[in-house]
This record gives sequence, structure tokens and C-alpha cells, in this order.
Amino acid sequence: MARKNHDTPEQAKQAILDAAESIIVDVGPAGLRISAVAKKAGMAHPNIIHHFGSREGLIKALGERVGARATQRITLAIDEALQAPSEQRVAALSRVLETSYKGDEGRAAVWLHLSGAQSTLRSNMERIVGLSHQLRQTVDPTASKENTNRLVLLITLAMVGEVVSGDSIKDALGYSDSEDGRAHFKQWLAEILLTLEDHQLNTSLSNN
Amino acid sequence: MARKNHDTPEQAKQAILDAAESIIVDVGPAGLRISAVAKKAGMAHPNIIHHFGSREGLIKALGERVGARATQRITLAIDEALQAPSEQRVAALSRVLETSYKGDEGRAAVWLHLSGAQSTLRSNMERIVGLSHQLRQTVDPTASKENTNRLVLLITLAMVGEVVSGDSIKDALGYSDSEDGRAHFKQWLAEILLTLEDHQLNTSLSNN
DNA sequence: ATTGCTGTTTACAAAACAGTAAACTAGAAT
DNA sequence: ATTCTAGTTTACTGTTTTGTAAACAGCAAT
Repeated sequence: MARKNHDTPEQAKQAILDAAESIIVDVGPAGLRISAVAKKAGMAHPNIIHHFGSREGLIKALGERVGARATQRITLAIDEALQAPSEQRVAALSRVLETSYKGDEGRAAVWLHLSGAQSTLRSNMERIVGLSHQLRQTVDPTASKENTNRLVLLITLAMVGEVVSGDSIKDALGYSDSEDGRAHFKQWLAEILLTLEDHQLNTSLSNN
Repeated sequence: MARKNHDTPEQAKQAILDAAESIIVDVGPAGLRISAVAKKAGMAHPNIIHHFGSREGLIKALGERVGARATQRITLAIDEALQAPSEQRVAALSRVLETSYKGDEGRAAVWLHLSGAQSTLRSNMERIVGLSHQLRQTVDPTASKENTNRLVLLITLAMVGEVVSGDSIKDALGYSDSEDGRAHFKQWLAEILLTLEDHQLNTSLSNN
């Protein structure tokens, strides 16, 4: 079909999305320039508009790809935690947290969400809550779905905060930017999440 | 000194900052246009450059003002919680959380932080951690500073997440956008924070 | 081999935007 | 009353950036 740099439009699109993803991590949602993406992908910028219709179209497509990948990674990690023997469960959950907001992909996902590409967020979150609830029930069979939902909300919000300005907040709180501090915080969080019995999460407004 | 719309440069600056703050809430950090601020403030846009030197100067000044105000509001709320009788402490802490990431000011603060105006973040966080630790000690005298620090980090990250994309995440998790759901989540969080004994937060990597 | 299809490029249009320069305005100081 | 000072405005510059138009390039089908 196509003729020069890429044989199929799908290859061209993927190359463009790769370039855009690597750029948006640094420049943020509003900073994505079509010409910069084109330069990185090694082509002229109108070609991007040809493939995605407009800058918005590119951002939307990228948002869907990044969101799907992130969800896949997270659900996979939770699956592994579910199958891990109980004495390795903290490490496994810690890995879930690591995986969830690790490095560039998480940042790209949040940036893109801010740019208005949130099409599949609901179904993705539903899968994550479902798996998380299974994981909690292996620890405490009485765990309520409502508390799981709240915990997932808390962790998700913290994930977004981490991605958006985790570095400077951690710095301001005295955590050195060594990998140590970050990993420790996540492991601490994982241990607490798995240690908490459900009745401790039942507050005066339970069953609402 | 001045001549027409404002008598003193301080009045003009405040009017400009007011306009910029109300705008940045909607358009985000990179979307702040000097001409839009000028229009809202009822003046010509070069006047803004005259007062703040450049767009960056405006953003930096706004970041300092918003950061100072937010910190003042948060520390004030924690102070009130400290002085509240113990049976009203949950409500008071719930109010701290409400106050912290409520509405426009919190959003403006995060946006500005993202724009690179983070000058006083460290000292602000230190004050907040100090007061939070006092509050925890009224509940559990054995509370360690390290666990307070981690809790503040978790809450702060969640605050940022809430501000950045709390609405859509809550929506995706099935919380209706009624004020109810939000208030309940914060009260739930407040109760847990005050119910947790410090020893429950001591994990296998305590004293690191 | 000619025709058609499609990915790609060059050249251009149009708008948005930050910042500059110079003039204007009105109170303050003398 | 004149001069000085500083906030303010109008008009303009230069750059950046998205998007358009038309031509080009190479594979496929006839």
C-alpha cells in the first residue's frame, strides 16, 4: 500500500505513536508539538495529520494505546499477585504498585488523560477493582467491595499524584531521590494494604 | 503614583494575579495566555509584562501567592483539629482534607507547581508534617515521625491526584459526582487515619 | 506500459502569541 | 505652572504552530 518509509499505514501509525509517546513524557500534555513528533519519527509533519486527521486525533489515539497498555500491565501484575504464595504476596503487591506508576508509561498515561483522552477509563478501572477485590479476599475473606473501591480510589489518586509531581513532593518531604526511598515507600504501602483487616476500614458511615 | 485604573502598582498586580488565578484553574498550566489574563483584568496585555517582566514572572509570582495561601489554609485547619475536643477530631481532620484539596485554589496550586513555581514547597511541607505529627500524637503518643512522614506523603500525593483528575477517576469508579460521595470518601479517610495505631504502620522495614 | 491508489513531501496560509517601542495620561514634587 | 515619574495603551514585530494544497513516488492491477 504505502510506498517509502513504511509499507503499511499501520506501521507508519505505530512509528508516529512511538515518537509521540516518548516526547509527551517530557513536555507534558499541552506541550506536544506535531513538528517535534514528525522530526523524531523521521518524516514531514503533514504526514502525521494525514494519518491521524489532526493533532487532537493523534493525542486521542495515543491515549487509547497507552491506556490499554497500562491497564494490561497492571492487571497482569495483580494476577501474578493473586497466584503468588501468601508469603510472597507483599512483594507481589509491591510490584503491582511499582508497575502501576512506574516511569514513562504511567506519566504518559496521566498526561494523555489530562489532554482529554479518557475513553476507556471506566472499563479499565472496573477490571482493576475486580482483581484487587479478589486479592483482598485472599487476605481477609470478609473484605467488602465498598472498602476495596475506596482503597483503589486512594491508591489511584496517589498514583496520579506520584506521576505528576511525585519527585518534588518526595524531595520536599526529605526523601532523597535515590531509588531506595521510593521502593521503600511502596513496600510500606503494600504491607499496610495487606495487613489491614476489613473491619478496620469500616467507619461510622459504612453501608452507604 | 499610578494613574488610571489602579492607584498603586500593588493594586494592579493583585488584580492581575486574581485574574490569572481564576483563569489557570480552567486552562491548566501551559494554557495560561497573557492576553486572556489582561482581558479578564480589564487592561491591555503589555501592562502585565510591565508589571511582571514576562509571562514566566507572572506565573512565578502567582505560584508564590497561591502556595502561601494554600499552606496557610491547611495549617490553620490542622491547628483547629489540634484544639478540637477528641470526639470532634474526625470531623476536624475531615475538614482538613476538604480544605486541602478543595476546589479552585488547590487546583491552581498544583497547576502552578507543574509550571515550575515550587519555590517554597519544602518549608511549607515541613510545617504541615510538624502539625500533622502533633495531631497524630494526640491519638497515639507512640506515633513515630517516620510513619507520619509516610502518611503525609500518601495524602499529599492523593491530593494532587484528586486535583488533577479526581473527577473522572471518581466517575470511573462509580462515585456519582454528587457532593455526597466526595465528602464521604474524605470522612472515611479521616476516620481511618485517626483510627490507625502507629504499630499497625510499622512494617518489616521500620527504622530505615 | 499505463492507470490508479496511497503514503509522503515541499511550499504556503493563517492565526495565535510573547514581547518591544513609543506615545499618552495624570498625579506628585518643585 | 512646569517637570518628573510611573502606570497604561496602541501599534507593531517576529516566531511558532496547526493545518491545507498540490505535487511526487512507488507498488498493484489491468
